Parts: sequence; structure tokens; C-alpha cells
Amino acid sequence: MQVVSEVLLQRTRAETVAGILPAFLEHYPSWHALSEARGEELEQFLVPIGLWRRRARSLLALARKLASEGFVFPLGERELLGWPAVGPYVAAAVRVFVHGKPAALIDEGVARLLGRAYECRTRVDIRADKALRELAEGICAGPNSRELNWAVLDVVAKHCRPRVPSCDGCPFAVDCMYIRKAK
DNA sequence: GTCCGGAAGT
DNA sequence: ACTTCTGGAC
Repeated sequence: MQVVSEVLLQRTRAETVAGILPAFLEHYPSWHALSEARGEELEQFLVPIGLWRRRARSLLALARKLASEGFVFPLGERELLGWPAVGPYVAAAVRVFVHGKPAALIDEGVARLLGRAYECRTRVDIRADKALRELAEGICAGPNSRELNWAVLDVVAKHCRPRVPSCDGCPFAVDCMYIRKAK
């Protein structure tokens, strides 16, 4: 069920999703319930957070795929990427949050943080940026991968905002190239 | 690489 | 009006 929120959070602010998540989980408390949901009814729950048609289709496809596999996510990333609504981000989330394996969740915010702090970006597309991925994995893919990923996402939300970052209290400030250059 | 697709922030 | 948001599918 943790993975449901990862799908809902795609291109969507966490606070926005938080507004409908309780009602959503009350109506669809399990993957089994979700796999038997009606598409139109599912859409109605998703309207307030936008992208409802795509998300309803994605969630239903994923829930039904999961049901056909005995409600067990595969361990391998290659196999996961073949599932509906599963890209690099959700695949990493499944590894970390479902299986407890080390991986790095890289979204636009994480890319911005690591790009500012370490100037590690080599490609515009974060999905093709090997240097970015290796740095992120070096930070987040350790033994406490779950907590580390959460901590990084937290720093992005609290400090490393897109336009005007609030660097006071940012744990990356000590060796952040962005701050160093601003002085 | 390009397209898609809505709410919310700026 | 433009950008950003825990991207994925094609």
C-alpha cells in the first residue's frame, strides 16, 4: 500500500496528496480492494489532486497486475520496470519501502539538491544522468536506505526549493557549492 | 528524445 | 502566465 502513495505522488505535491489519502485508503484499504475497483469510481477519488484519468488507469493496471502475481512485487528492478505505472522512481520505491533493499529515489527535487550542492549534473534528463545517479546512490543506497531517502526528500521540501532556497539549517550547507558560490 | 496532463506555487 | 510537482509511456 505504500506504493499507492508513490503513484499518487507522481508529478504531484505531497501536501496535495495528503488531502485525499485518508479517504482514499478508507475506501481502498488493500491492493485487493483496489484491483476490484470500478474505474469511474476510482477517478472520482483522484479528481481533487489532478491527473485523475491517467492515475486511475495506472493504479488499476498495477493493482490487477499485482493481483495476478499473488500480490507480491518482484525483487528485480528489470522485472519491475516492465510493470504498468512503474518507472525508475517507483521501482526504487518498491525496492526501498517494500523489500527493504538499498536504492536511491531520484526526483526533480533530489536532482536539484545534489546538482546545487555538488554540481554533479551531467545531463538535463535526470533519468540519463549517470553521475547524478551514482552520487545519489552513494548517499541513499546504504544500510539505512529507507531513512536516508526520506531524509533527502525532507531536505528538498524544507530547504532546497526551486526558486528561492532557504539554506538556513540545511544539513548540506557545509559543503554546498551553490552556497559557496553565492558568497 | 518527445508527449502527456492537472493542481498548486511563484 | 510560467514553473513545479516524489514520472511514466511511447
